[in-house]
Amino acid sequence: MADRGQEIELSERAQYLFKCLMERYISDGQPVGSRTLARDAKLELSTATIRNVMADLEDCGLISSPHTSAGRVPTVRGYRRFVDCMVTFKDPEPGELMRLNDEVSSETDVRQLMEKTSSLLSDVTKLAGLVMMPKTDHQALRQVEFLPLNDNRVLAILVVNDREVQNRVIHTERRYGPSELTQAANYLNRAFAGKNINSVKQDLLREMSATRQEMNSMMQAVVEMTQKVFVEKESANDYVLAGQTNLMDVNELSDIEKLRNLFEAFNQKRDILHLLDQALNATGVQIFIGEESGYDVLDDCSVVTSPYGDGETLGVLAVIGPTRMEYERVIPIVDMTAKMLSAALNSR
Amino acid sequence: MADRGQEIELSERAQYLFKCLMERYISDGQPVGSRTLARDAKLELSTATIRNVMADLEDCGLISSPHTSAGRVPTVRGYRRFVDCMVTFKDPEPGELMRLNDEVSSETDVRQLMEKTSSLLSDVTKLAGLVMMPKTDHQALRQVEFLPLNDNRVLAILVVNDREVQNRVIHTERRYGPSELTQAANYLNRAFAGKNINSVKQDLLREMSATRQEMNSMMQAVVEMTQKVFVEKESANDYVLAGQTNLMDVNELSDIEKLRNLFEAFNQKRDILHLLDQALNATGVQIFIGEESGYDVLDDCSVVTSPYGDGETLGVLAVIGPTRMEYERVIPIVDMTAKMLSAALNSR
DNA sequence: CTTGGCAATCGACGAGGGAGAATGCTAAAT
DNA sequence: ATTTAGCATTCTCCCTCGTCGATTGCCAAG
Repeated sequence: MADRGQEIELSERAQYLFKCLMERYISDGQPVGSRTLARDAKLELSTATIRNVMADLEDCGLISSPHTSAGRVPTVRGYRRFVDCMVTFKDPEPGELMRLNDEVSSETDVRQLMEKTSSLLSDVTKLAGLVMMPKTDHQALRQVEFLPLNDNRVLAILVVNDREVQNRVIHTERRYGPSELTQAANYLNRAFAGKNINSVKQDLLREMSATRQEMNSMMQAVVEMTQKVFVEKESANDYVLAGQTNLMDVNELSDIEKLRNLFEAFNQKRDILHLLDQALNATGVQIFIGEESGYDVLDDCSVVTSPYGDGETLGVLAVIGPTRMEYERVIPIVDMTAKMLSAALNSR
Repeated sequence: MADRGQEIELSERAQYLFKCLMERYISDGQPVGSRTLARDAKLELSTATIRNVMADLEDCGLISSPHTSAGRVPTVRGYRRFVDCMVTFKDPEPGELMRLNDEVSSETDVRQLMEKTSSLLSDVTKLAGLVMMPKTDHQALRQVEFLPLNDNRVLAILVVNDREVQNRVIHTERRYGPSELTQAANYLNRAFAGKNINSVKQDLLREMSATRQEMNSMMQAVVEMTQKVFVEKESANDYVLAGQTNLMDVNELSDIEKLRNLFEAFNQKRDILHLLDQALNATGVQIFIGEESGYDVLDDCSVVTSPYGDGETLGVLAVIGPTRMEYERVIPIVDMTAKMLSAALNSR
């Protein structure tokens, strides 16, 4: 019964009216009644006819009415149908994206690049922007350096992918002298420079178990440190968020409790990351509407995602806003931003 | 007329009743009437007497009534008087601060230390926690390294203060070879290791102007890079915020517009940083109540700040919450957290 | 100084009553 | 067979009104 919608064929006219209703509702936020729709559609039809069509649409599960005399509102299924096959995309203002392009492409630091992208994404859409940090599956180790600190601590510096620097203080089991550390670094640089950071780790592990007994202190240091340094990088699952405050203007989210939960989800990051992961393997823009995401906090939200990366996927960026968002404008923006970010990452 | 409050002497009893009223209001959030206050104070006084006293307190500008029949509410001046000389501090639960201490003191990375402190601060107070990044006025340069990248770009790595690493990609005017860069690094390390980063900069500038003509390419590289690297560090004014969402439960801030402005101020950082700067030179806990801060967004908020740092002040941490907060609990917590953070920074 | 008494004031709450908007249905028109 | 007009119905929104309870200021008595 609830699935009856699948069986009914909708006439051209019904579909057109549905599209009008969607557009009207998205721009107004008010339930659309037959009178309004009749005026909008410019079809010279009476409100009564419109009412009949609207009843059909309701039977299909595309729209529903909040109460007896309140016009119609899209259902999740309605939104889905709309974005899947009825949206006429609006090309973004050339100006706003050029500005975006300029700012983004000139940035060299990865983190800052992500932050700028996220913030511009939210500026242009007036929604919350989200950019996942790029996956760094195959980091090529370029150089390692160890500096002794006081007590049993060593500062390890890794240069990865020719331009990113990671550093970390390592607590060692015993004190190492400067020459030991230099040796260790030299060994690592000779043996592994240019190799994937994960394969370095595996090689080291293999070597360690093979020659466990004969390992000298230098090797111990190397293993110990690389272990610790590399472990951390595994969980570099993170994202940069911008423009949360834009969501506070959305009256669908005027319920402070909902807002609070949403913001907490942003802080927790866990659920949002899971969702973004799902979009990682998509080919282009993907959209999660309302409950489709599967997370309660996002019930009144839609998430428009796109993977980025040139050739291979490096991460996902997204926009989060109310279910009632201007898909026709947002989708192309997300799409283009992903392309621009890919290009910027590639040409750095 | 408005300042009449300064002239009137308050009786012991009036002060006691004022304190009762403050405590009641802080725990309830409701205007306190004469009946309630009479019951709370346990003084065997009639409500009429209480009313007379309350009228005096109102004359002093310590309390006011929102409307004719609504009990009394503290004014900003009332809060000020209360926190300045009437609060009886509550020692924090030993348990919650020990946990805090453990977690904080084990952290080595500065940024993560700040984040943990901020987040624990907000957890314990149930308000928003704020920790300014420590000033790094006199960074001692420990080691410099340059790595050539493609095009005219060089990756500069600086180790400062024996444990912090900064890195930056530098666009140079011409291409430098690896050996040139090594020479430049060696020179810098020999000449300046251990020195204050600012004096290094000045020395370099002096040297540059003195021997402008004879500078070889290596020196040019050194000057160019250090210039660029050091410039950025000047503006390292930043803070770590946690627990914003706690503020969404505060019903004084249930107005979504106020909340939005507050959150935007957090993002902008400018105003908040200015405010924190003011607390930088205070000797201990300092409190800004309501409009005292001078920033409109904070009109309904109080900010409890304390500088931290062992010996010399390194930064400020703070808690932001509604004017009606549990000062007796929050103030000691801020105080102790600052001390713990100082200790943690010192013993790293 | 304190207290009891009293009229006055004000917000919160709920009932009641249009106004307005939309709906579904039915019967007539095309 | 489709479209339309008409109509009773339903429901929200908003305004008003009256009551209730809490509190105040003041005055006169203790």
